[in-house]
Amino acid sequence: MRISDSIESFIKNMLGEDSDEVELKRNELAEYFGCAPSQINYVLATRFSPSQGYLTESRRGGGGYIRIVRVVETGPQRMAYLVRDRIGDSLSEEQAQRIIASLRESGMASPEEADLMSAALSPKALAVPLSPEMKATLRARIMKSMILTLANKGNR
Amino acid sequence: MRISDSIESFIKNMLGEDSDEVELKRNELAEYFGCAPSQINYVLATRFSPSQGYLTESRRGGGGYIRIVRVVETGPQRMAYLVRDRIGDSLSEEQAQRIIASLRESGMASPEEADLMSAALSPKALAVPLSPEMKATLRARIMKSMILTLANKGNR
DNA sequence: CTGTCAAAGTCAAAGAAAGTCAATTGACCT
DNA sequence: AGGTCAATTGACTTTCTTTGACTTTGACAG
Repeated sequence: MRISDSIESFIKNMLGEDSDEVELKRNELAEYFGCAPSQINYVLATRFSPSQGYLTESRRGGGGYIRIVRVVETGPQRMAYLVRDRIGDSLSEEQAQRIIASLRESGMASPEEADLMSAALSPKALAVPLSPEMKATLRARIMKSMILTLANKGNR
Repeated sequence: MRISDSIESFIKNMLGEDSDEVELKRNELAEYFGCAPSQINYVLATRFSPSQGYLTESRRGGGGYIRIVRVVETGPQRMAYLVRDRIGDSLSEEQAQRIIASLRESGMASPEEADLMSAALSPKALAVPLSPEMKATLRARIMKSMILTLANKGNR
């Protein structure tokens, strides 16, 4: 068992039931697990990043601490934002890929779903005689349609 | 007896009855069989591919592992190829929906994935000024691109 | 205000797996 | 014997983890 994993579940356990917040001492935790203190930072960076739905706040010096907050993560709102503000009615290839990547990172799309979206918008898929502008329009439409579907995931 | 065969049956044995999942250490297994670690990859590639009904997932680095999952039923990849032949370079709305339904039923696409595909090919998404023939072409392209992605699921 | 000490942060190097690929080897079939 | 395709190997790559030296920040005593 990887130490990082143990630390991860330890923390998630603390978060588990009642509270969406934990406060801990980096050095104590490190000693408890018999690892280097900086390993705690590693765990925070790789398992409690914002894109995974956590925020962390800390303080150095005497009486320092690390606080981890689980953010309730409201996917639909973010999707609405994407559709309304970020996409508009025209979308470049690069923009599309960036949006897909961020959906994946935030967990709103699984890797498989992200790949599918990527496939649907690939230059290969859209190799039809249309002006670049029309292609951008088409991309935007397909993307919106897919994102709206993602947003409805689960309530069918 | 070929070593690859021994490894294959060893793994299939582990999968045997109860569980549809094994986790193993590449190096350990290689040492146990006295072969090069990369031979394990060979066995996975040739005997545990998605088209044979297995998915594999792995992690490198300290505490790394390889997990093999037997996917119930479905001669999946084969179907992907069939479908690919069936598509050609033109696809109607109805054909598209039928194909998506069959992908879902055979388990090659999850419900979520099927919905995404549906969304990408919906009339709404494709509401651009194109002749019906060109739209059918576009549908075929998008569909193929997505199916190829599905087919590669897991072996990347 | 200043120095000191107790935290936490950063970063890069070392370590531990797994992945890739191309070159060899081997088995079987004309 | 030669050809072909599967199997085997090993050098090299990539990814993830762990550690430790050094830095920065904050609290508090004097």
